[in-house]
Amino acid sequence: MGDAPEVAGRLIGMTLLVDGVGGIIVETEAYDGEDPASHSFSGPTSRNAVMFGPPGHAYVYLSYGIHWCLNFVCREPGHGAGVLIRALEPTAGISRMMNRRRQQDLRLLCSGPGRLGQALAITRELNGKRLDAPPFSLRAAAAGIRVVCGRRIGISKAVDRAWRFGLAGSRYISRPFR
DNA sequence: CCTGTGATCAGCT
DNA sequence: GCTGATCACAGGC
Repeated sequence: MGDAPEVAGRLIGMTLLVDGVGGIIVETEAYDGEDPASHSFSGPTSRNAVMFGPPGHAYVYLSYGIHWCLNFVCREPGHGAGVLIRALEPTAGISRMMNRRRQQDLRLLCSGPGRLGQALAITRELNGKRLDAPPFSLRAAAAGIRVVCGRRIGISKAVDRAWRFGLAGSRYISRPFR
């Protein structure tokens, strides 16, 4: 595992499943402890504690009081770091995801961190769990994929950092790259 | 295409 | 009290 931006780029194209439901990761964002936009910026709290623990675990938080969002914890000694999983191209368990979201449009099923959380039934119970064991499963990306990057979405600090990563040409990202 | 707003809650000042 | 790593829906151009 490397730092958060490196991991965020390397996750693009990998397949993420939770209880057999999910798809290809097409959009991520990196956050680290020296980054004012990160939950970990001001040090450990009860919410962000797992960001300061070992890498390869899930950090789950509630966004805007409504949406459960999934992050991968990264190694960043002394700081907390993670990668927000922002969008998937649905490939597995599509009917379950459509039922959970009441959404028939494949492009909108997992296109955004809140939508993805709902489609994969992410909840607080997954916070702190290992990502290399059930219910999670991860598979390698296909060879030859192209990764693009740009500014992160929905933040007001450190807006110039190009720490949002996407699968080039994907129609399942939450917003286009410029 | 765009802008505005309600929902709903944990963390922080 | 206010803000926020969001979303869905309504309305106007």
